[in-house]
Amino acid sequence: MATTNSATKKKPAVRAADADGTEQRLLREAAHLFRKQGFAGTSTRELAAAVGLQSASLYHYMESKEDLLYAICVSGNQLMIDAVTKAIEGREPIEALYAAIRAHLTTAIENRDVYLTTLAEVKSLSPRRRREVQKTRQGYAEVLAGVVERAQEAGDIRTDISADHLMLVLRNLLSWTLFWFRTDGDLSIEQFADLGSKVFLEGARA
Amino acid sequence: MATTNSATKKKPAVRAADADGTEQRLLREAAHLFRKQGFAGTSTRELAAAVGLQSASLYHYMESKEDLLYAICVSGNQLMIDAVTKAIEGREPIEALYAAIRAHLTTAIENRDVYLTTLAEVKSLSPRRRREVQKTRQGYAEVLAGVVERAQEAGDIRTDISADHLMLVLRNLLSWTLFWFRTDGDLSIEQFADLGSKVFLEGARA
DNA sequence: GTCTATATTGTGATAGAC
DNA sequence: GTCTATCACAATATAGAC
Repeated sequence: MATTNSATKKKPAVRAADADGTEQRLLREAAHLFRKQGFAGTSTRELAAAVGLQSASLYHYMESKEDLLYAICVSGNQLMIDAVTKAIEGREPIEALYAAIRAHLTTAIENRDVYLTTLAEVKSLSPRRRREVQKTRQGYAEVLAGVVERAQEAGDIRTDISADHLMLVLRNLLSWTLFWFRTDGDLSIEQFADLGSKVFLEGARA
Repeated sequence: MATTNSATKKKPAVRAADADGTEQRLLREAAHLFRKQGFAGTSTRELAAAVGLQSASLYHYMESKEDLLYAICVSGNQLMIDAVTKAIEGREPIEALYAAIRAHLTTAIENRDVYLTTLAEVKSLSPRRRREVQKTRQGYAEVLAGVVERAQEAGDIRTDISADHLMLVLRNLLSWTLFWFRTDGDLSIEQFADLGSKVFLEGARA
């Protein structure tokens, strides 16, 4: 973040070195618990304990438990839009495809609690909010679709399969990774991104 | 489960044409609600209503709500083991790979409630039962791994990437499909299986 | 095999003191 | 901004009649 740490800042002594504020901690712990136990499987008392508060104190930061899930789901999709958009800018089509795959996977794993909750717990939102989140999710799909389409137009990837259909396969490749990847395993997420790109582009055939 | 199918009390004249018994209906509705709302998000009252009983009556068929989830998760994995094992038997390696992909996807979609619950709600089981389910899941992984390894040995698919790594990509391709596939869309699951096989084997490169 | 009634604990959320 | 105390109700599960 490009926040100015200028000593002349008017806000009362907000130093860049300050650790997460309580609101940030709350969101982080909520994402963590929602991922591990599901939204419905996480009580406000549990959440409060994780943050180090009484459950009543949570309501200083949120209006309801569902608010928290909504905030997480929106930020999860926005996170991916920002990361992939930034990763592809200024790149030639085929390089942009590689960069998008890598950026998606590294960002998703680095923000695993948030993004897995985003993917797996939308169902727990009210219909209205679920639709809102699906709109931000669609926004991300369009970013990825653009990458695939430009690679097709540049003649880098096959056009006998529609961009939509290639996208279905690509998103399968990307999304499920969150569910099994172990950061303590012998395969780094960058290595898996390379592996995935390779198989997606070259195929598994001998 | 509170199944007591011991031979001591075998009911006479059980016809194959009989519609689902109450126990089967209970399992089916549980899988449906667990998929839509999650395990923790589904109450025993809701479940009872879906089956057409009072919540207390459920306890004639189960010992606890978790029992139901456990039964679903075990049967989900067994379902896939059976389907894919049968689909590949007697087939040459590369044909077995195609058949496995197709059998996985069609079986998963036909039993979507059960299999999606199996994949997404294991986390809601007690540690002991979670481990048991992961064992049956590992059994299925071995079936698929055998298919990939035999295709490598036959020279049908590349060996510069290990079977384990090819499996990671293949399982991504297969698993995420459950989360977005629409049976009322313009793409049948068999068509998607063909699409997936094609991209997995040939690659997306022009 | 299904019911009514209920025990017991847990839940999201609020009131109001400090 | 955090607390204690509490409300109103929903949760899983049991008891025992029919």
